[in-house]
Amino acid sequence: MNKINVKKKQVLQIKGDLYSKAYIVESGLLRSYTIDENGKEHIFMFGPEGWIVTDYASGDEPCDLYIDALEDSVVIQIEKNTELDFDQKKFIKRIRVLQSRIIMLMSASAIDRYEHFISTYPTIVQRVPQYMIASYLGITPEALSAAKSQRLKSQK
Amino acid sequence: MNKINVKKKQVLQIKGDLYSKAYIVESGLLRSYTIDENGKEHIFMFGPEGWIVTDYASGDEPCDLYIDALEDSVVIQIEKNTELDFDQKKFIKRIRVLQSRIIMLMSASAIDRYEHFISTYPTIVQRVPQYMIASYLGITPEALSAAKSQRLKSQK
DNA sequence: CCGTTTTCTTAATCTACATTAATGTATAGC
DNA sequence: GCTATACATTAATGTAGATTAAGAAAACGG
Repeated sequence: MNKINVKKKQVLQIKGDLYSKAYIVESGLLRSYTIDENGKEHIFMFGPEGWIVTDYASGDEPCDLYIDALEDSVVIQIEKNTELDFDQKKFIKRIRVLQSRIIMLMSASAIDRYEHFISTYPTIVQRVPQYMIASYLGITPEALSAAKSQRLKSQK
Repeated sequence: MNKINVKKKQVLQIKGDLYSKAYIVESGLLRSYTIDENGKEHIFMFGPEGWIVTDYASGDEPCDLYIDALEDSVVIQIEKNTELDFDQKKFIKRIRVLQSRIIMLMSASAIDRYEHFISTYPTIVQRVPQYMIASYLGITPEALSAAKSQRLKSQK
């Protein structure tokens, strides 16, 4: 637990780092973000004074987020405990699901979301009415129907 | 921790319930969802066999989600501990932030998202370039600029 | 202080998705 | 089996937001 000064634009964490840290922001401003396949940045959260910025989902696995400073900042760096107890691991799994859902909602088109849905929930496609899948994806049933028929065409 | 049978369409949890429960799905299919101001349902997650369905963010506060059964199911009902320790409370806060973010992304227009952003991060609007706010909201800087000027007009 | 770079705005065009509505199909209840 | 209800598909039209590009304004580095 040591206090460090970071300069604007300084990078604190790269996606893929193994043992990620948490940062309590004393002053200044951090952000966490991802970069998608097209090289586009998607800001995940801002961290002004008093906030904690971290890849909540990372424990002993590689992290999903980049973290850098948007202003000169003073932060307290906490080494995250890599020995997580059972309950903590459960929470982290849930957070990971939510984070990936947010990234999907922010970056993927309706068709891509549908593809993603099929691979995460392969058994459910046949079990629920389509309008519910649309509701999960945040689109209309009509749009989903159109996406599906487009998909069939392009597969031929 | 008791096993219960639930019928298709049976409601397990209403938004606003105080002490919410968690459900381990042994067989069947549950879902959790919200209803927005327009009465539209947004499915938050599906819970097939082996999944746990709950409002992850609710502890001793009213919950944000409805839960019901999409198929006849057998579930194990767990009374969630209302006495949460410090670490669990931290996780729950983070999950709450993520959940509300997902609901926002699924249901709100760009303009509404911007309004929402201003109220959650009042100090940050002036501190970061607008294209970063756009990145956070999942829209383009141009769309944000247009939304802002529309907003000014309608305020006059 | 000046020139460069970064950021913001405006406008034109284009595309994905929403909306509406009509038609088709399956399912359940009687 | 017949009807009602629930669900899926298709097509027409509308709209929000993406994309592109160009110019203005602000911030930044030397």
